Amino acid sequence: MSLKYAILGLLADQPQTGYEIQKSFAGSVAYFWEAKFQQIYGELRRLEEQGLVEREAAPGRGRQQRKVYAITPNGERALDAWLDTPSPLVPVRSEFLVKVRSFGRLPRERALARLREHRRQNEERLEAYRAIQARLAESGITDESEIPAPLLGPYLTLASGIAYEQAILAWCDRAIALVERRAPAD
Amino acid sequence: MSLKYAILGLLADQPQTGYEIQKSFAGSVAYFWEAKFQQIYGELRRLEEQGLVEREAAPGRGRQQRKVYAITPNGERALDAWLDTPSPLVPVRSEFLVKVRSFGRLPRERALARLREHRRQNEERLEAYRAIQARLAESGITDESEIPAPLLGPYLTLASGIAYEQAILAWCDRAIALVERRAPAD
DNA sequence: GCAGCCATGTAAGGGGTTACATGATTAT
DNA sequence: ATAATCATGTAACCCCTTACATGGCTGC
Repeated sequence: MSLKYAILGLLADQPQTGYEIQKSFAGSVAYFWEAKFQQIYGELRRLEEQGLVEREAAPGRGRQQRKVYAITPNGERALDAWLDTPSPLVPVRSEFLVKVRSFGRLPRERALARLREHRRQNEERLEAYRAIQARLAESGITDESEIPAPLLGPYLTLASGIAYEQAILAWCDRAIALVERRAPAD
Repeated sequence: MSLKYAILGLLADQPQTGYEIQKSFAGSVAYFWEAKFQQIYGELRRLEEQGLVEREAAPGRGRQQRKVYAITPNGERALDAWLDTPSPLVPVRSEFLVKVRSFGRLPRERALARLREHRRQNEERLEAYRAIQARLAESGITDESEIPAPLLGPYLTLASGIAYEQAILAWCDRAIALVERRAPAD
């Protein structure tokens, strides 16, 4: 269900094509939701049938097939109603943590290799967030409480992503140190 | 794919029924993976076909239908091979954060209600982890580096869960404070 | 001319959820 | 007796991924 509203949320910012929506996902929604092209195109078709989005006229000189979608008033109502709805607390669903739970079975060095790899991956993601943060900072926000409404959401989710990655990195360091101190004989 | 190995990992600790596996999920794996009964029973049947688990003899006096599964040597090999495999970095897939991204559309008080609700949910989960932590501490671990191998994994995942929840709570507090400071006129 | 990006789709299959269904054991 | 817990399953459906398929535009 979230994909539907994630798309409506992006279209509420500005009309876009399915391709652009997928790119928008990659640039801002990426770390808390992702979707493939195929899924987005299918969802857009369904949203259009429901009258929540519409294809804009004047699809544009040259490019054939290009379909620009915009949110409709009904779409905005549906989005706003959903926004003010409780969200269930879901499990993290981390394949990595499923592995960690059985790390006692792994030779110490192999467990360390997996932990270091995980740390590096999350470090890269944190750097990507820092880059987005730098771009946001350039848009001239001096006081946090003065953030314009359209940027409030992206600002908060970015802060959440950064806090999350920092917590993971700190945990990785603790876990690596702990495993390193263990007796090498497994 | 993770469910398969999550089950193998639990059966490597001790033989269990499908019902008990589901309960084990709830008691320790819960926050990073979850599964319904139906899915576990289906997966167990497939694992048995593949020879990775087997039904134990002597299903027990009285209770009909009770099927106790145990991991086989082939199952242990498959589990250990998977454990030493890289895990892809996946997005968080949080419905709540999809909502937060559009919080600029919501009246201030409604956004605050949603944030406080989220904080409370995560506070409860943190308390549940603290309870598990207390039980683990009672088993008499004095030195972290002396944790017996079978407890290493659960210890690390628990620490990860606690770190994650603390980061979320800190973010909630920041977000709530920020939104409270905004001009009430939306 | 070719690589890379823009742009949109169909089909098959896997993983997970929800609804439905059954029945034994244990505690009050 | 009755409720809660233990215990196992089938069927339909939804969401998502992977593989396959097509074609235009842009820069080197």
